[in-house]
Amino acid sequence: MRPTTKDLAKAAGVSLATVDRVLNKRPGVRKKTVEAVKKAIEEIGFVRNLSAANLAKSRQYRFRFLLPRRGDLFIAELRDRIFETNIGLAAEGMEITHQEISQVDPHLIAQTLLKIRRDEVDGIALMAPESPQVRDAAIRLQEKGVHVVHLISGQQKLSDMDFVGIDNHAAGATAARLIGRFVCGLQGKVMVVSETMNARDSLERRRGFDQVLTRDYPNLTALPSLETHGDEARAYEIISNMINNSPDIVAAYVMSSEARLPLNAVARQTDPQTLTVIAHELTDRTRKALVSGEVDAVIAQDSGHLVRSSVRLLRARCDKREIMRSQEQIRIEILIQENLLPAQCALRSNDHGSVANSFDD
Amino acid sequence: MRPTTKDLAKAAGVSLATVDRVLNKRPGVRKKTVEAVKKAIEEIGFVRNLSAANLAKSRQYRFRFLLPRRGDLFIAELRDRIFETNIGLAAEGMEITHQEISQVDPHLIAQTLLKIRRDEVDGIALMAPESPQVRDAAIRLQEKGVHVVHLISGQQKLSDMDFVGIDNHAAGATAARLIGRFVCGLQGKVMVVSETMNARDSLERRRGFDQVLTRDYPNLTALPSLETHGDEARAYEIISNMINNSPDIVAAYVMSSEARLPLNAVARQTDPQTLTVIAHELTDRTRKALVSGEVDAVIAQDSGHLVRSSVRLLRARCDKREIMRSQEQIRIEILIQENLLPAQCALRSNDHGSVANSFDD
DNA sequence: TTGAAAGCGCTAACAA
DNA sequence: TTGTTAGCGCTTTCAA
Repeated sequence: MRPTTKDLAKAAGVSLATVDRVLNKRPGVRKKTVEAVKKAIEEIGFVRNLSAANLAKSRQYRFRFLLPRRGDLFIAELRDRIFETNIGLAAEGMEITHQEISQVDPHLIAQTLLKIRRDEVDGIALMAPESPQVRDAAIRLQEKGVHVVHLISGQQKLSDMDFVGIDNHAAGATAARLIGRFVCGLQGKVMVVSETMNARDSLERRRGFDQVLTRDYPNLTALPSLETHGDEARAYEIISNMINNSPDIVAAYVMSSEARLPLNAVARQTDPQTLTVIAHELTDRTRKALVSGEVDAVIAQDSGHLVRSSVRLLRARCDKREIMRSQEQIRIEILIQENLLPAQCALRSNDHGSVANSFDD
Repeated sequence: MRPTTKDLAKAAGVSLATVDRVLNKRPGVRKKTVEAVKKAIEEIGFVRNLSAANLAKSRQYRFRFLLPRRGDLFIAELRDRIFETNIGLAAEGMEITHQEISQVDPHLIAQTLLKIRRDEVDGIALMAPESPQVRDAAIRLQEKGVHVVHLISGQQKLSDMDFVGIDNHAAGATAARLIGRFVCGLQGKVMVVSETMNARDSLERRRGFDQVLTRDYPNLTALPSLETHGDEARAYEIISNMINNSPDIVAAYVMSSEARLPLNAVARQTDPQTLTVIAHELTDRTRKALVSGEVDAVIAQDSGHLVRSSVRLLRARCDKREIMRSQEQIRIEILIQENLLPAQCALRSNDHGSVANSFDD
């Protein structure tokens, strides 16, 4: 059997309580005693039993995801993953919930944040566009003892605020490289479409995109970013205008996580098969577009990873543990027809009715 | 507080023991009683506490990875991930070890397998080329009660043997698509290099590759597979022969997980910058090649995912649980310069000396 | 077919 | 600064 705290206590010649203090770096132990215990740990090869610790603490973690209300397919994906993760981690004493927040209004978002009480939740994963109000509210929340991580679109780079999501500059650069290579030296313009350029993520993607495109592909010129503002009619109008004004468009980069509107508009205006198109995030829509050839590649961040990484981060913060930042880096996935997994995204749960306990059959 | 088994017992009007029997689907409970307990579960919203269950069981899981002895960079990666995973899961009662096996000889591998005793380990993750002897030995092992999963190169498709790894047919197809698109309509030959074509994975990759290339890129002709057999001199010889005989080679597909030899040989023979090159697996060598432009894209399976997925599978088998196959699918990653994470692969631990306990600083 | 009771390894309140 | 002790929620004998 593996040595336990009891064995460790005996080996170190101290009591269980002291062993516990050393293991958990609690104060009130003489340096000499700490050393003795540490030595004993090495000697008997002690490894603590997490299950036992968790049980004894009987600590519950309550985390809440705050996601924009908009009916975005990618957000829907995230919601499903949150739900799944909650089921999966319930048995480990976690309760992961989800709350909708305003899509745009920083005041409303800040208000929502400020209403959150310490006794409701232990941590928040926030997906909201950058703004001073929101940032301040987040800081206030942290001061109350509620941990906060920023999801995907981060608030201003503050070293003490955790961010979970892909490196958007690199994502934009990836898009540019793919377009540059796929277009095969063709001369022409590249259309860039986003939901809004008010978000940090869009700006960073654009910068990364431009950097690679201008440096490596002089045959291509990126057009100014088009903003749909999530409005279908508007999307169609600006995109068709652009296409009519610039007949030499050879590629399109759909920057925002909601690709439906831009893709639909492009499809109505041109033959997307002849256009090189890169979009973001794997949703039912982009998957379909990938399979049909309407889109050439999708740049994606795995929604499940995003959720689980956020949870791990929050949990680490609650336990005052350091995390392996490198292990929590979200990968920039390049998806084409051939490396699309059959299952991926195909198992979107439509109703959330059946909370399965592991012993259900 | 969340309801416990005690609450559940009270609510169902039975004892703790009976509750436990129902929760764990143990026999010896009247149907009516089972129903009563299940009803109570729903009513009080009971969710079992895994930590408590694990503690009470005080079950240990001992899993062993069997990897070929060869000094392959990818195998080295895997070893590092095994080591890491072991540290990470030790606190949860897992012990994950690693043993070297013969690189090629099926007899030796089978012998090694047959020597494994049920009281040593609970599960094996096996990476070995396909062969009847090995397959039989694996089946024998299963009968003894040692669970087996096949890693990367699987044995013959047996529905009752678990496989962890990418879909190699799709991986080959992905390579073909990338080459086809990157080559931009150029007419010419594609060189295909592998360590050996005796392995199921190489064969499947080749099939997927040919399928896409012949269907979609009539401008390209794939040459017969070259086999290095892990021999540097041989690799150089056959590759330089091929290059000299076919001056119209425009691309190369390095199929095996060990890309060093082929890449070095190609680099000595031609200017790899002008050649479109696709390789497999992210190692120090391929990473370098990607950054320098020597390789255009790397098709990779995440070594950490492979290890963790194997462990989850083995653990599920031990607990007689079903797993979410779709969640355990290994992604076929496409890596180019731009979406290479800075950390990825950069933190290869060189020595495995310091087994860090989580409380170490 | 069911129940009572003794732990599993650790934590935390209290005592010294 | 250190030790004693009563659980945390579940599993597992053993007995009924």
